[in-house]
Amino acid sequence: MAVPSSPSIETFSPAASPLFLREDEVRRGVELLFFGYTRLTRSVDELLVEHGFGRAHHRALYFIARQPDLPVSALLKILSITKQSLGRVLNDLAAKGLVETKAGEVDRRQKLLRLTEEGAAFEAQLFEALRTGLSAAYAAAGQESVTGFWRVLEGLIPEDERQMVMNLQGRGR
Amino acid sequence: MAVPSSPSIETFSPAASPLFLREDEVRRGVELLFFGYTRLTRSVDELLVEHGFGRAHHRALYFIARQPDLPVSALLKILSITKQSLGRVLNDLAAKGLVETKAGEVDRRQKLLRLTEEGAAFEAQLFEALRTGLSAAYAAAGQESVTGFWRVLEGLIPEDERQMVMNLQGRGR
DNA sequence: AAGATACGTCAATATGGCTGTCCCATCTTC
DNA sequence: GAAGATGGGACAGCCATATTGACGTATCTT
Repeated sequence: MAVPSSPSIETFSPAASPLFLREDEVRRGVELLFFGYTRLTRSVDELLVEHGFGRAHHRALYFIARQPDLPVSALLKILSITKQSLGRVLNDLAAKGLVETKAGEVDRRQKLLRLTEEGAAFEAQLFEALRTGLSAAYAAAGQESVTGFWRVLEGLIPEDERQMVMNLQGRGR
Repeated sequence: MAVPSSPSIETFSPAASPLFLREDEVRRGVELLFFGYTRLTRSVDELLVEHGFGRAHHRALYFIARQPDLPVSALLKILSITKQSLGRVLNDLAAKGLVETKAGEVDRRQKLLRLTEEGAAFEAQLFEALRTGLSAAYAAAGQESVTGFWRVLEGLIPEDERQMVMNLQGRGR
């Protein structure tokens, strides 16, 4: 299917058309992303199932841990899901005592989300699984590779959303 | 929650404990993976919805395109889902004339999967969306970064599965 | 006072996983 | 050639997670 891989194609100077890279390089990235991402999250999934939760619960826990006192609307933007979907998840987490809310002080319509002590402990446990996997990959690849890893992934995020992601990481740019 | 970010922690020589990296670096990777992966697949998702398919259909199409005459069992291993789940997807694809099967020649119990012409055309269209996104990110990051990107992702895949992924890419090693 | 906003909730629907069970055709082994 | 293992398919039912649309309430803004 299109662009057969040829050992000599590189002599066509890849830099000439950087936006139309060899199919193989793109497929490689797609596949590594797919397998890498799913394998990283596998250990987390197992922990979640043991506690009767799913991935959606983890995502909520994760970002609430990351930004305590996050209003619901902000979490909705981060997750790009509907109010209804998030509602169910938050109700589950609140029912198990992992998340609590308080009214916003400046705007009392807002509910600010934060983890309870149990919630924080659970999130930390889940995070440990992520750390174990990613740390090993980072260490095996080396710091330079990690930088490249970040750079490419940043490039996958559309301009208008990149700022939001960077803000999470305390990198106002 | 563990390991507060301190500006001076780097003076503890990060190479000393490469398996226990700073929390921030791990969280950064997790977040970039999450947002990068979902944003890359967004454009594909839209195309799929227009045609009445979901992500599961794309995954099947993708790997069948990648390895024509793939037996069902091989696809099951790649996708790590159950026979029943895959069965539904393959029936959908066959019903719409995108996938066809033939009996294996060495083992006639096998059904070898391949795309029809329409299937190949559709897969190519979906792939273009991936290429557009990834190529731009590759180009913006530069070849060195791309290598690092690959290296880290490879490290996320457990030893015993890495070979399978490499085989997809015609890299018997 | 009117309207917009933040949040919640009810109801219905779709997707894509899962388990368990049973079946058939074919290959392998003895 | 019979017994068992394997590749594939199918039925039934369940669960998690997402969707849309409609509506309600409290609070903020104008």
